[in-house]
Amino acid sequence: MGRSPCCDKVGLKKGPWTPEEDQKLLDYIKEHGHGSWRALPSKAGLQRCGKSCRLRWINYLRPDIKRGKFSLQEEQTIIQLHALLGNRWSAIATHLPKRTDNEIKNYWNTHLKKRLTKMGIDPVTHKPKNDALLTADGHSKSAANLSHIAQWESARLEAEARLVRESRLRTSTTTASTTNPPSPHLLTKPEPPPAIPSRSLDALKPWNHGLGRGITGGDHHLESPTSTLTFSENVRTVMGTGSGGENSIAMIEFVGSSSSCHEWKEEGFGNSSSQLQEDHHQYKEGFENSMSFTSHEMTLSIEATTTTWTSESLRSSTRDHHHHHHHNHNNNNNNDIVEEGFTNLLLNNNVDERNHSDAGGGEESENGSGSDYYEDNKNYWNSILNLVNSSPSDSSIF
DNA sequence: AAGCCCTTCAACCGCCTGAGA
DNA sequence: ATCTCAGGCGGTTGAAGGGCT
Repeated sequence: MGRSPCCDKVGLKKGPWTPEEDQKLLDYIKEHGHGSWRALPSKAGLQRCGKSCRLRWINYLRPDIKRGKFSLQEEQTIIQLHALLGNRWSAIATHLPKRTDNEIKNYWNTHLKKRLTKMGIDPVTHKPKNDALLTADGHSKSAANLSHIAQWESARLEAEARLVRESRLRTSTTTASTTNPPSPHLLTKPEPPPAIPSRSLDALKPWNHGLGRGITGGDHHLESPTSTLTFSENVRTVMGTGSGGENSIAMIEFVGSSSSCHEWKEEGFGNSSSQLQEDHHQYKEGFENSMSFTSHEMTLSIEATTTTWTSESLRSSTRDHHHHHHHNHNNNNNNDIVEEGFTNLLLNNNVDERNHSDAGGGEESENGSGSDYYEDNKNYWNSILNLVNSSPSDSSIF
């Protein structure tokens, strides 16, 4: 219990690392791996506590770290994942290859949080600050349901992050047990964990259960009594991270929950440890059990809007970051808002200009009339879910 | 040039969790 | 069952640097 006493030792150096110390640490890890962090400093000839060494290695010296300015896409990823996960920086970092949790946390606190605040968006809830305008009508209920989805996905992301950590642990254990000294590459770039074949929006699976199955390809037009969802080409998640920084192509995969569970276990973890299989299997079961009573809410949520969700409209919610549209928000044409998407609002560099030029109408998106707020949120969460669906394939981790 | 303020980010602190004795 | 310890995480701090007056 309690703190590790290693840092309490007198005579241990604190503060900024010198190049000499860095070199010592690098040389040692290159040669021996880090093994026990606690024992490392004395072995490496460093007057530092193990924690300090670990931090220095993880946040600075590791060769697979990307440093420097965050790209627009990375910013978007952080904002979206933060909306889902909150301040779970390590979980967020698993979806941002080569970025450390510390770096992401710093970037959030120094850049993104301020930007959102400046725009009148609460950086904690990711909602416009005067959210009190929403009443207990269908819209707020819909928003609440979207929050449900976010929570589900949040739980899933956390579980995946845990799997990543476990996998790293296993890899490092395996590496440490080898007779040959591990290369820094092996130490810091673990084998990818078992692929998770179904990167689908789990929250929608029970709904699919209700709608029936048999979606195999082509243009899919799924209809419920009051809503319509259109999907293009492949139902299976496909993420278009265009080379030019173009963002996500929205896809939602509909897979029957029982079979997807089966696939997950049989295909995704066929070569992994039984514990991992069990872990994920249990998680999936728990997840889908929890879904069983919420699918009705899901349907209600969807019934609350008559908007057609097309792959194109979803896609447009996350693209054209640099293309700023000057919409007239008074014309009741929600499509404009839908197409722009909440995330784009967050990321748009010309926010101030918008607020000024759209005086009155521009306030809608910020203050949120119920309808527009819901539309914005829908795209916001869709954008997040698209990201979630796609990120692992883009990530070195997955 | 000097002083002040603000921003950034590396590093530390303290707590939590899980493994092992 | 309890305790100890290592590793990990998130919050916070403070030195350094840049901008402004």
